[in-house]
Amino acid sequence: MLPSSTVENYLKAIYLGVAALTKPHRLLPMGQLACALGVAPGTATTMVKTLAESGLVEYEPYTGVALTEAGEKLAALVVRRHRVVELFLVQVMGYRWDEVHDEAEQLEHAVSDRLVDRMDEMLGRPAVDPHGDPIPDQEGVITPQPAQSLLTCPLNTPVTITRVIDQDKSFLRFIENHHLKPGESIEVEDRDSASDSVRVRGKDDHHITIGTRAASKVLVHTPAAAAILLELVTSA
Amino acid sequence: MLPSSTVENYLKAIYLGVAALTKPHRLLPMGQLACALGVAPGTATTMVKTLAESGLVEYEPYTGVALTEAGEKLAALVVRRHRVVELFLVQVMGYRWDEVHDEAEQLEHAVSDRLVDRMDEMLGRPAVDPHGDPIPDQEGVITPQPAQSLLTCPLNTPVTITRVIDQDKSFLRFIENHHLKPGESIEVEDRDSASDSVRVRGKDDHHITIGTRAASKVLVHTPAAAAILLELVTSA
DNA sequence: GAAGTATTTTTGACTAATCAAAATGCTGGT
DNA sequence: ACCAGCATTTTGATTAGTCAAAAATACTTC
Repeated sequence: MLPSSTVENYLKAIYLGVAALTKPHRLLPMGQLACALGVAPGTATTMVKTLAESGLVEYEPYTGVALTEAGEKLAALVVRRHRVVELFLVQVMGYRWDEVHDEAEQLEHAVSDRLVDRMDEMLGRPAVDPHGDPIPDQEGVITPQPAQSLLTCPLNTPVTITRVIDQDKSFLRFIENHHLKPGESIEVEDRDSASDSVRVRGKDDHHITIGTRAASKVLVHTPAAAAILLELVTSA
Repeated sequence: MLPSSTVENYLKAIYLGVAALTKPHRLLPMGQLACALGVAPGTATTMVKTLAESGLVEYEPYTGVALTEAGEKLAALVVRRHRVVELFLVQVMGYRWDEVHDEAEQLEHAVSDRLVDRMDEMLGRPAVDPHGDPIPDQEGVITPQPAQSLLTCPLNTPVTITRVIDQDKSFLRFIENHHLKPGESIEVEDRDSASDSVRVRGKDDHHITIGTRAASKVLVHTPAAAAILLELVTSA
């Protein structure tokens, strides 16, 4: 029995929700899941219980939910479809990076594995989507990307932006307008906990100050990390 | 309220079913509709009644169903999505023409108008899909294609195949293997009602005899018709 | 540790879409 | 004109997914 798009959405939400969990507690609370899916809490509970029956999740009442191995693979493949489609829309169909999310949200449930693989091939088996989010391979495996956020990277050291973790259109526009898209090279000059902000020097000595909430969504590679990564690639 | 993919499927089936009706009675019987959708007859009746409530179809109990103007436009746009996607899969994604139907069947409910238009543009605003089926424009309008089948075209006169009306994989393979795809030039040499067959001379003087059932699904342009069509195009 | 708040689960009900099978209506042939 | 046979509609039931609101549980705070 192949999963309905509703089931796919639940699995994806759990997959992404657990990954985004601050505590490594690794059990996603029902409230958070319901919220992510835009559904009433009771609905999430009911659905999660049936998902548990089919062995896709492990459910601990009053505590939360996590994916089983089977559920995780399924979820990763949904995420893979989503991200390959996003990149395809940008690279081949000429979409802007802030426009692809909704379209991909629909397509991820409609494209066949075959079509996704064709897109993937056409794009040269990319590792990340337009936001820098990693694309799981055909087995659902992600090669881990060591990354720090603007809150943790070293000060006054050139770093390369690799990922922007947010799908909100206006945030993505903001990022783009200030040349903070993945690939750009910048330096963090200062962090000020009092003003809850981070000062960044970007392209052409353009300075910009952003809040820590926003800063935490911008991930970077340090030159050192980049070197290690390169090492890995060349030795493989 | 935007139509569910079930509603879209009903509208499409009525649209295509009415068009394929032999009698110009133009009212599609419930049985035929149910069969086209692979659904029990009672299910079709129920659904059609609710479609009638929302003004998308006209329903005559015990007689059949037809689309209203609103329903027809919606249906045409679904068909447009389907056919643009089919052509896109063949031209851009490298699919074979006998492989596209099922994929398009899914995608037609997931692609946005925006994406379809982007594909359409990329393909150069084509008039027909890989099977020669006409593609409705953004308004749902089809420019009528004058065409005859292998059963009605003149004998021993070169004609060009323009359309193959069947989605069955094995039939399409057969057509392809015998060089009877849209674009090929052939002549009908003989029709024999006793053996219920048609003899065709194709490429490289390759002869082939096919049944009338199959022959009726292969549409052609006569040179005269092609000339008239050219006239229309150049004068426009 | 008791009280109040927040989260989670239960309950009862609803909608869309479907089926099988019984009931109904239509039509053609003698 | 009648009846047999076929197509169509009704009926009653089912499944997936959802909500609102009531009940239960867990967490916090004093």
